[in-house]
Amino acid sequence: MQAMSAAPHPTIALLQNNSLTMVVQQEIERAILAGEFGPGAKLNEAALALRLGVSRGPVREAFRMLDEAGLVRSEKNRGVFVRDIPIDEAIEIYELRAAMEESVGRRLAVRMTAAQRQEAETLVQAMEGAVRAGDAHHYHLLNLQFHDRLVEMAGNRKLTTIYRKLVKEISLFRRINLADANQLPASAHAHWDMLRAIATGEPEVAGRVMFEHAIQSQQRMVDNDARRRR
Amino acid sequence: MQAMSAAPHPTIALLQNNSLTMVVQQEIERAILAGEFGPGAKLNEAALALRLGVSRGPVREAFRMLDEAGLVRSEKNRGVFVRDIPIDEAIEIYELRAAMEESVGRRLAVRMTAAQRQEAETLVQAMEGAVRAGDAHHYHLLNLQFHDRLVEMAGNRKLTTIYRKLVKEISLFRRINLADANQLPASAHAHWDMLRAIATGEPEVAGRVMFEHAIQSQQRMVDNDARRRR
DNA sequence: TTTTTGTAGATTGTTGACAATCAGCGCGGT
DNA sequence: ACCGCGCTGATTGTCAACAATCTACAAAAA
Repeated sequence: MQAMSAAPHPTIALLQNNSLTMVVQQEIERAILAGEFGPGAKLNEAALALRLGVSRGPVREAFRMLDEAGLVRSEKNRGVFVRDIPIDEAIEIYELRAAMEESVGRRLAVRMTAAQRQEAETLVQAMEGAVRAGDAHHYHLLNLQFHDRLVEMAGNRKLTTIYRKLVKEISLFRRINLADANQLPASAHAHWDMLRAIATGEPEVAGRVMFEHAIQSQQRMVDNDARRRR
Repeated sequence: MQAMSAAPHPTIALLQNNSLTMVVQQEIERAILAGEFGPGAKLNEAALALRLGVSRGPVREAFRMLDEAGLVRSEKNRGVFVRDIPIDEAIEIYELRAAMEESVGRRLAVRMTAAQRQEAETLVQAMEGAVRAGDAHHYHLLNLQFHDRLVEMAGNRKLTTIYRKLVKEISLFRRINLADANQLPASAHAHWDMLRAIATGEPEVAGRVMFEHAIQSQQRMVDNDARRRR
């Protein structure tokens, strides 16, 4: 008899992997990223447990995970709160992300396949469509997906994992991070530049372009924040 | 009356910050990094709780933190195990670390102060002393400290945090990671090169040197692993 | 009025008990 | 001898209760 490592039935795999703690963790994370709990909001153990139909134990364990992930901050005897990323930290995250994207660009210049390039181009075209439609929200989602896919294509799982964690944290820096519509066309154009640079096969060129792109979006973030404060 | 945010008495701050979960988390982490629990070892909830004189609750919460941090892996209904980093992942971590160190080098070229440089030089001198004494273990510790300080001096706290997490994870890749004594001199010399490159004030030069250094230690790690397998 | 002190309610920290699941072992059938 | 079966002990998942701490409000003192 052969060893069948794959779970035969989806329900089985579901019960094998999903402890209550995991489900609770994912649900709270989803709620936070969806903005149901704004930055600084207090998360009440008992209330969440009641809402999810579980006891406080799994909720507390989920809190520890979210704390380590940087999505909430925990004060002893006072409770846990959705983290409010200060502008300084947001800048630092963008800078770190820029270094990571440069590394991604270098690797993609050497290893990106034709099929992958096609997939990326499709995404950029969709982004252009969103620009024409003036749909900033959809554009934002496609932009996230585009970068996420590029990072994934670079083939470094550790980098991918950490990149995604950083993206989640960034999304906690003010909910109003959507660029205004007039900036969109330039941004879309920049993505073509990135793909072109990758296609040259020159690691340094591709890395440089992706780095610059990341730094520019950092700058945009800082500008938006400065404008918002006035 | 002024607000005195600083804790007046050390014991008070101790009780304010240290929940049992935190203490347990730190203790388990220490034990893992000290090699008391080797990679792949199973961590028994009840046994740990007994050993630390607490109930299973805090131990479980600590497990969730260590899981998120990547130090242990948790299988439902089977328990948690000290992670065994496969060679592929170790390579990925080194590559990511190289990108981060390049970023560190670039920043240090611009912002490192004279006092900081002096401090770094003192560490390298101590490393040379360890080399002369043939003390590979002490050299290893100084090497970790040297890189950690450089990263810290770069002034990006997010980068520092993640860098340290990566270092912890790497230490789970086979305990026998200490370079053999004959490789030490070359490595010590490389550190002088790094400081010199930083002192030029040229971000690209400093970044390149630190990147190359990281890649070389990645290569050393791969070679050591290949030799060990034979 | 302002400040301080004390008290009540709410919330978190911790624990022990119970339920569910898993791993290993012996037993009987073939 | 070998394979499948069910049982038993051990371990993890979950829960509810108790203890410790904090927050808010009100009464008393200055």
